[in-house]
Amino acid sequence: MKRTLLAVEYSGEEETIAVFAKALGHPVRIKILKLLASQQCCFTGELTELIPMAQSTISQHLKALLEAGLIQGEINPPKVRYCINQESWAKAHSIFEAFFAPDRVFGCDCPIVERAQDDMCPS
Amino acid sequence: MKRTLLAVEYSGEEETIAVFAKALGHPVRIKILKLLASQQCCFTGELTELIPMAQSTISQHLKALLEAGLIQGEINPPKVRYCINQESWAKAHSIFEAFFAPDRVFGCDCPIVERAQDDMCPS
DNA sequence: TGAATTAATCGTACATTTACGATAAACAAA
DNA sequence: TTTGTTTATCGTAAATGTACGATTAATTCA
Repeated sequence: MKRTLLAVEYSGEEETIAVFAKALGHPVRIKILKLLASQQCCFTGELTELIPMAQSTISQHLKALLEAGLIQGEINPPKVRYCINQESWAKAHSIFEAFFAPDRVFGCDCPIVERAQDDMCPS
Repeated sequence: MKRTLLAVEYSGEEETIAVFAKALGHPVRIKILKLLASQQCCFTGELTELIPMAQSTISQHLKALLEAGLIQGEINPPKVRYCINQESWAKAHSIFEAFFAPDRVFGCDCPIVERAQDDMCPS
Protein backbone atom coordinates (compact mmCIF):
# COMPACT_ATOMS: atom_id res chain seq x y z
CA MET A 1 0.00 0.00 0.00
CA LYS A 2 1.36 3.36 -0.92
CA ARG A 3 1.51 5.72 1.98
CA THR A 4 1.42 9.41 2.15
CA LEU A 5 4.70 11.01 3.09
CA LEU A 6 3.19 13.11 5.81
CA ALA A 7 1.62 10.64 8.16
CA VAL A 8 -1.67 11.73 9.58
CA GLU A 9 -1.44 12.44 13.28
CA TYR A 10 -4.08 11.10 15.58
CA SER A 11 -4.83 11.98 19.13
CA GLY A 12 -4.87 9.27 21.77
CA GLU A 13 -8.60 9.63 22.01
CA GLU A 14 -9.03 9.14 18.29
CA GLU A 15 -6.90 6.04 18.33
CA THR A 16 -8.59 4.63 21.39
CA ILE A 17 -12.09 5.05 20.03
CA ALA A 18 -11.05 3.53 16.74
CA VAL A 19 -9.51 0.50 18.43
CA PHE A 20 -12.60 -0.15 20.53
CA ALA A 21 -14.91 0.50 17.62
CA LYS A 22 -12.99 -1.76 15.30
CA ALA A 23 -13.32 -4.58 17.80
CA LEU A 24 -17.06 -3.92 17.98
CA GLY A 25 -17.35 -3.80 14.21
CA HIS A 26 -18.56 -7.32 13.63
CA PRO A 27 -21.95 -8.60 14.79
CA VAL A 28 -20.59 -11.89 16.07
CA ARG A 29 -18.26 -10.04 18.40
CA ILE A 30 -21.20 -8.04 19.71
CA LYS A 31 -23.01 -11.29 20.29
CA ILE A 32 -20.02 -12.75 22.11
CA LEU A 33 -19.73 -9.69 24.33
CA LYS A 34 -23.40 -9.81 25.16
CA LEU A 35 -23.12 -13.46 26.07
CA LEU A 36 -20.10 -12.82 28.24
CA ALA A 37 -21.73 -9.83 29.87
CA SER A 38 -24.80 -11.83 30.77
CA GLN A 39 -22.89 -14.68 32.34
CA GLN A 40 -22.69 -14.57 36.05
CA CYS A 41 -19.52 -16.56 35.88
CA CYS A 42 -16.98 -16.34 33.18
CA PHE A 43 -17.18 -18.21 30.00
CA THR A 44 -15.42 -21.03 28.39
CA GLY A 45 -16.27 -22.81 25.22
CA GLU A 46 -20.01 -22.88 25.41
CA LEU A 47 -19.74 -20.18 22.80
CA THR A 48 -19.19 -22.81 20.16
CA GLU A 49 -22.47 -24.40 21.16
CA LEU A 50 -24.33 -21.13 21.06
CA ILE A 51 -22.85 -19.77 17.86
CA PRO A 52 -22.81 -21.91 14.72
CA MET A 53 -19.29 -21.13 13.64
CA ALA A 54 -16.11 -23.10 13.54
CA GLN A 55 -14.26 -23.26 16.82
CA SER A 56 -11.22 -21.70 15.20
CA THR A 57 -13.25 -18.77 13.96
CA ILE A 58 -14.68 -18.06 17.37
CA SER A 59 -11.23 -18.30 18.86
CA GLN A 60 -10.09 -15.76 16.32
CA HIS A 61 -12.85 -13.35 17.29
CA LEU A 62 -12.04 -13.84 20.95
CA LYS A 63 -8.47 -12.93 20.18
CA ALA A 64 -9.61 -9.70 18.53
CA LEU A 65 -11.64 -8.79 21.60
CA LEU A 66 -8.71 -9.69 23.84
CA GLU A 67 -6.34 -7.52 21.85
CA ALA A 68 -8.69 -4.58 22.09
CA GLY A 69 -8.75 -5.21 25.83
CA LEU A 70 -12.50 -5.65 26.04
CA ILE A 71 -12.30 -9.11 27.52
CA GLN A 72 -9.88 -11.09 29.57
CA GLY A 73 -9.23 -14.79 29.72
CA GLU A 74 -8.08 -17.02 32.47
CA ILE A 75 -6.54 -20.32 31.70
CA ASN A 76 -8.22 -23.07 33.61
CA PRO A 77 -7.07 -26.17 31.81
CA PRO A 78 -8.19 -27.61 29.65
CA LYS A 79 -10.70 -24.81 29.51
CA VAL A 80 -10.29 -21.08 29.33
CA ARG A 81 -12.58 -18.67 31.05
CA TYR A 82 -13.41 -15.46 29.31
CA CYS A 83 -15.12 -12.53 30.82
CA ILE A 84 -15.62 -8.85 30.27
CA ASN A 85 -12.68 -6.72 31.30
CA GLN A 86 -14.57 -4.35 33.50
CA GLU A 87 -11.92 -1.69 33.49
CA SER A 88 -11.82 -1.46 29.70
CA TRP A 89 -15.56 -1.77 29.58
CA ALA A 90 -15.87 1.30 31.77
CA LYS A 91 -13.28 3.12 29.72
CA ALA A 92 -15.09 2.31 26.48
CA HIS A 93 -18.32 3.39 28.07
CA SER A 94 -16.99 6.77 29.08
CA ILE A 95 -15.09 7.45 25.89
CA PHE A 96 -18.09 6.67 23.69
CA GLU A 97 -20.31 8.63 26.02
CA ALA A 98 -18.07 11.67 25.74
CA PHE A 99 -17.77 11.27 22.00
CA PHE A 100 -21.48 11.12 21.38
CA ALA A 101 -22.42 13.75 23.94
CA PRO A 102 -24.96 15.92 22.17
CA ASP A 103 -23.50 19.14 23.47
CA ARG A 104 -20.34 18.44 21.54
CA VAL A 105 -22.25 18.66 18.30
CA PHE A 106 -23.18 21.97 16.85
CA GLY A 107 -26.59 22.10 15.36
CA CYS A 108 -26.54 21.77 11.63
CA ASP A 109 -28.84 24.34 10.21
CA CYS A 110 -27.61 24.04 6.69
CA PRO A 111 -30.67 24.26 4.57
CA ILE A 112 -30.92 22.78 1.17
CA VAL A 113 -30.20 25.85 -0.81
CA GLU A 114 -30.34 26.59 -4.46
CA ARG A 115 -27.14 28.42 -4.45
CA ALA A 116 -24.27 28.79 -2.06
CA GLN A 117 -24.34 31.93 -0.01
CA ASP A 118 -20.90 32.97 0.89
CA ASP A 119 -21.84 34.38 4.22
CA MET A 120 -23.34 31.17 5.47
CA CYS A 121 -20.11 29.59 6.52
CA PRO A 122 -17.55 31.28 8.75
CA SER A 123 -14.67 29.88 6.79
CA MET B 1 -14.96 -17.54 1.35
CA LYS B 2 -16.43 -20.72 2.60
CA ARG B 3 -19.53 -20.19 4.63
CA THR B 4 -21.08 -22.26 7.31
CA LEU B 5 -24.32 -23.94 6.29
CA LEU B 6 -26.21 -22.60 9.26
CA ALA B 7 -25.93 -18.87 8.99
CA VAL B 8 -25.48 -17.12 12.29
CA GLU B 9 -28.50 -15.08 13.22
CA TYR B 10 -28.04 -11.60 14.54
CA SER B 11 -30.47 -9.35 16.28
CA GLY B 12 -31.19 -5.93 14.90
CA GLU B 13 -29.35 -4.41 17.82
CA GLU B 14 -26.27 -6.51 17.13
CA GLU B 15 -26.25 -5.52 13.49
CA THR B 16 -26.84 -1.87 14.25
CA ILE B 17 -24.05 -1.61 16.77
CA ALA B 18 -21.70 -3.41 14.41
CA VAL B 19 -22.53 -1.07 11.54
CA PHE B 20 -21.95 2.05 13.62
CA ALA B 21 -18.83 0.60 15.20
CA LYS B 22 -17.39 -0.42 11.88
CA ALA B 23 -17.80 3.12 10.62
CA LEU B 24 -16.04 4.39 13.74
CA GLY B 25 -13.27 1.83 13.39
CA HIS B 26 -10.69 4.04 11.71
CA PRO B 27 -9.03 6.99 13.41
CA VAL B 28 -9.36 9.26 10.41
CA ARG B 29 -13.10 8.82 10.45
CA ILE B 30 -13.14 9.74 14.12
CA LYS B 31 -11.16 12.83 13.25
CA ILE B 32 -13.56 13.72 10.47
CA LEU B 33 -16.55 13.30 12.75
CA LYS B 34 -14.95 15.48 15.39
CA LEU B 35 -14.23 18.15 12.84
CA LEU B 36 -17.77 18.06 11.53
CA ALA B 37 -19.21 18.05 15.03
CA SER B 38 -17.22 21.13 15.97
CA GLN B 39 -18.18 23.11 12.91
CA GLN B 40 -20.93 25.57 13.45
CA CYS B 41 -21.75 25.31 9.85
CA CYS B 42 -21.43 22.24 7.80
CA PHE B 43 -18.29 21.25 6.12
CA THR B 44 -17.06 20.81 2.63
CA GLY B 45 -13.61 20.28 1.43
CA GLU B 46 -11.66 22.01 4.13
CA LEU B 47 -11.14 18.47 5.32
CA THR B 48 -8.57 17.97 2.60
CA GLU B 49 -6.67 20.95 3.95
CA LEU B 50 -6.82 19.73 7.51
CA ILE B 51 -6.02 16.09 6.86
CA PRO B 52 -2.94 15.17 4.84
CA MET B 53 -4.52 12.50 2.72
CA ALA B 54 -5.48 12.28 -0.90
CA GLN B 55 -8.78 13.90 -1.71
CA SER B 56 -10.07 10.62 -3.08
CA THR B 57 -9.26 8.83 0.14
CA ILE B 58 -11.12 11.37 2.22
CA SER B 59 -14.06 11.13 -0.13
CA GLN B 60 -13.99 7.39 0.39
CA HIS B 61 -14.07 7.78 4.17
CA LEU B 62 -16.91 10.28 3.89
CA LYS B 63 -18.81 7.72 1.87
CA ALA B 64 -18.33 5.14 4.61
CA LEU B 65 -19.69 7.56 7.19
CA LEU B 66 -22.59 8.43 4.91
CA GLU B 67 -23.47 4.80 4.39
CA ALA B 68 -23.49 4.19 8.11
CA GLY B 69 -25.81 7.16 8.37
CA LEU B 70 -23.61 9.11 10.74
CA ILE B 71 -23.33 12.11 8.45
CA GLN B 72 -25.34 13.69 5.73
CA GLY B 73 -24.30 15.73 2.74
CA GLU B 74 -25.94 18.49 0.85
CA ILE B 75 -24.92 19.27 -2.65
CA ASN B 76 -24.18 22.92 -3.03
CA PRO B 77 -22.27 23.06 -6.27
CA PRO B 78 -19.53 22.85 -6.81
CA LYS B 79 -19.11 22.11 -3.14
CA VAL B 80 -20.75 19.58 -0.90
CA ARG B 81 -21.66 20.33 2.66
CA TYR B 82 -21.33 17.59 5.16
CA CYS B 83 -22.61 17.55 8.66
CA ILE B 84 -23.46 15.22 11.45
CA ASN B 85 -26.76 13.44 11.02
CA GLN B 86 -28.19 14.34 14.37
CA GLU B 87 -30.80 11.66 14.34
CA SER B 88 -28.31 8.87 13.77
CA TRP B 89 -25.93 10.49 16.17
CA ALA B 90 -28.55 10.32 18.88
CA LYS B 91 -29.35 6.76 17.95
CA ALA B 92 -25.71 5.74 18.11
CA HIS B 93 -25.41 7.53 21.41
CA SER B 94 -28.27 5.66 22.98
CA ILE B 95 -27.41 2.26 21.54
CA PHE B 96 -23.81 2.44 22.73
CA GLU B 97 -24.97 3.80 26.05
CA ALA B 98 -27.31 0.87 26.51
CA PHE B 99 -24.70 -1.59 25.38
CA PHE B 100 -22.05 -0.40 27.79
CA ALA B 101 -24.40 0.20 30.69
CA PRO B 102 -22.54 -1.25 33.67
CA ASP B 103 -25.64 -2.89 35.12
CA ARG B 104 -25.83 -5.11 32.08
CA VAL B 105 -22.52 -6.68 32.99
CA PHE B 106 -22.31 -9.22 35.72
CA GLY B 107 -19.36 -8.86 37.97
CA CYS B 108 -16.62 -11.27 37.06
CA ASP B 109 -15.30 -12.77 40.21
CA CYS B 110 -13.40 -15.49 38.52
CA PRO B 111 -10.18 -15.73 40.37
CA ILE B 112 -7.06 -17.13 38.91
CA VAL B 113 -7.38 -20.58 40.27
CA GLU B 114 -5.03 -23.48 40.35
CA ARG B 115 -7.68 -25.89 39.45
CA ALA B 116 -11.21 -25.67 38.17
CA GLN B 117 -13.86 -26.10 40.80
CA ASP B 118 -17.00 -27.57 39.39
CA ASP B 119 -19.31 -25.62 41.59
CA MET B 120 -17.96 -22.27 40.49
CA CYS B 121 -19.97 -21.99 37.35
CA PRO B 122 -23.72 -22.45 37.15
CA SER B 123 -23.50 -24.06 33.79
C1' DT C 1 1.73 -44.22 29.83
C1' DG C 2 -2.04 -43.48 26.84
C1' DA C 3 -6.61 -41.59 25.68
C1' DA C 4 -9.77 -37.70 25.92
C1' DT C 5 -10.88 -32.84 26.15
C1' DT C 6 -10.41 -28.10 25.17
C1' DA C 7 -8.72 -24.17 22.90
C1' DA C 8 -4.99 -21.87 20.24
C1' DT C 9 -2.53 -21.68 16.14
C1' DC C 10 -1.41 -22.80 11.29
C1' DG C 11 -2.31 -22.78 6.48
C1' DT C 12 -5.34 -21.34 3.09
C1' DA C 13 -8.85 -19.05 0.20
C1' DC C 14 -11.50 -15.29 -0.74
C1' DA C 15 -13.56 -10.68 0.49
C1' DT C 16 -13.03 -6.21 2.11
C1' DT C 17 -10.52 -2.14 3.38
C1' DT C 18 -7.40 1.41 2.57
C1' DA C 19 -4.50 4.17 0.09
C1' DC C 20 -3.05 6.39 -4.21
C1' DG C 21 -3.33 8.93 -8.84
C1' DA C 22 -6.16 9.78 -12.78
C1' DT C 23 -10.38 10.81 -14.68
C1' DA C 24 -15.13 12.26 -14.96
C1' DA C 25 -19.10 15.01 -13.64
C1' DA C 26 -21.43 19.18 -12.11
C1' DC C 27 -21.67 23.66 -11.95
C1' DA C 28 -20.03 28.89 -11.73
C1' DA C 29 -17.72 32.43 -13.76
C1' DA C 30 -15.36 34.56 -17.44
C1' DT D 1 -18.24 28.26 -25.06
C1' DT D 2 -14.33 27.70 -22.42
C1' DT D 3 -12.08 27.61 -18.03
C1' DG D 4 -11.66 26.77 -13.26
C1' DT D 5 -13.29 24.63 -8.98
C1' DT D 6 -14.87 20.95 -6.34
C1' DT D 7 -15.99 16.35 -5.45
C1' DA D 8 -17.14 11.57 -6.80
C1' DT D 9 -15.76 7.60 -9.06
C1' DC D 10 -12.57 4.44 -11.42
C1' DG D 11 -8.64 1.49 -11.55
C1' DT D 12 -5.16 -0.52 -8.98
C1' DA D 13 -2.07 -2.40 -5.43
C1' DA D 14 -1.21 -3.92 -0.93
C1' DA D 15 -2.87 -4.94 3.63
C1' DT D 16 -6.19 -6.71 6.58
C1' DG D 17 -10.30 -9.39 7.84
C1' DT D 18 -13.05 -13.53 7.92
C1' DA D 19 -14.07 -18.13 7.46
C1' DC D 20 -12.78 -22.97 7.19
C1' DG D 21 -10.41 -27.59 8.36
C1' DA D 22 -6.29 -29.61 10.25
C1' DT D 23 -2.92 -29.65 13.59
C1' DT D 24 -0.70 -28.70 17.91
C1' DA D 25 -0.37 -27.84 22.88
C1' DA D 26 -1.81 -28.26 27.56
C1' DT D 27 -3.89 -30.63 30.90
C1' DT D 28 -7.01 -34.23 33.14
C1' DC D 29 -8.46 -38.81 33.70
C1' DA D 30 -8.18 -43.77 33.20
